[in-house]
Amino acid sequence: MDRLPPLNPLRAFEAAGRLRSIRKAADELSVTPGAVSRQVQSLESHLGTPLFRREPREIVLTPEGEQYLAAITLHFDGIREATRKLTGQTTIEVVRIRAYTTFAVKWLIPRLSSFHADNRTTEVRLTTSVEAVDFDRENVDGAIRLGDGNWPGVEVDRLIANELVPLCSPALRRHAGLKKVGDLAGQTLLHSLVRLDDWRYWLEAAGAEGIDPYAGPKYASSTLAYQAALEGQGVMIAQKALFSEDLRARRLVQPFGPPLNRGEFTYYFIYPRNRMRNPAFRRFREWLLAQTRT
DNA sequence: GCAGGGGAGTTCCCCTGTTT
DNA sequence: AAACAGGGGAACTCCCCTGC
Repeated sequence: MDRLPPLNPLRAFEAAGRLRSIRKAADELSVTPGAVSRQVQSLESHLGTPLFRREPREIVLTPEGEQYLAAITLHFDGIREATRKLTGQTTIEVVRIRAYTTFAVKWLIPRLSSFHADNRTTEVRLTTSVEAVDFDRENVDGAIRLGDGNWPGVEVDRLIANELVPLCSPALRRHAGLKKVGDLAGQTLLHSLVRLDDWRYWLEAAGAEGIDPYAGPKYASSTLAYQAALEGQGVMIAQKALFSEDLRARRLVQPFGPPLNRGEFTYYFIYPRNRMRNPAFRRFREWLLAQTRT
């Protein structure tokens, strides 16, 4: 086939695929969902290939749809860029970064203003997830991940060590008289559901006995456990590097040690090699690595 | 467990603007 | 004038969520 497919349906598909929603695509294109649905169907009919699976109340890209979307998105980006140049608008370069929620909230976002101050034409689009990133299928340039540094097929930069320590509010430490590991008995341990084993790792390393490492409230994210700790509702097990500002401001205190270092849980920045062709991405990476040294 | 509400996508009918 | 493309509105289906 050497002719272009119908471009309006292609545009509708690009929006629906990118937003994973007919309704959101309709909002973006200022048409009704019915119009987008028909446009996508007409493109599928033209191509002779289903691009979406219709699930109850949602659409899911087929593998062919994923590949097609990834390919045409590059060209839509090119059209947007060319239009910006033609109309004299300042070019905004976008760097798409994936991180864990707590890393984003406690470490990355507080520092991002310094990046934007020096890179006014670069926009960092930050998304959060605990799931592994698939650079071939997802529109992500780089991801901050915990691991042992062994990710086949991508470039890897070591960021910061992951040192686990117990943290609580100053008031709780005072009232509960927390001075040594054994004082944790009878205290509420706060957990993140995605890092449920952290208390066990730490209690074993600290030589604590008779304390159930899995007892206590469990939160969907360390960010929520952090809020509970601020409120004095218990003791959290935390990655110290993410909470240095809270420790400095004494919103949280570390009642006792020892810190636990686990080599396989170090923060790394991972990205496909081809992203280094993007100057904005290179600048972000350089800035990120510099931040870890300060 | 069940009924009702509501969200998301699809289908159908009709209208409007453009092309031939 | 007829054919066609594109889109709106309403009705429909499906099914998740919520309250009882």
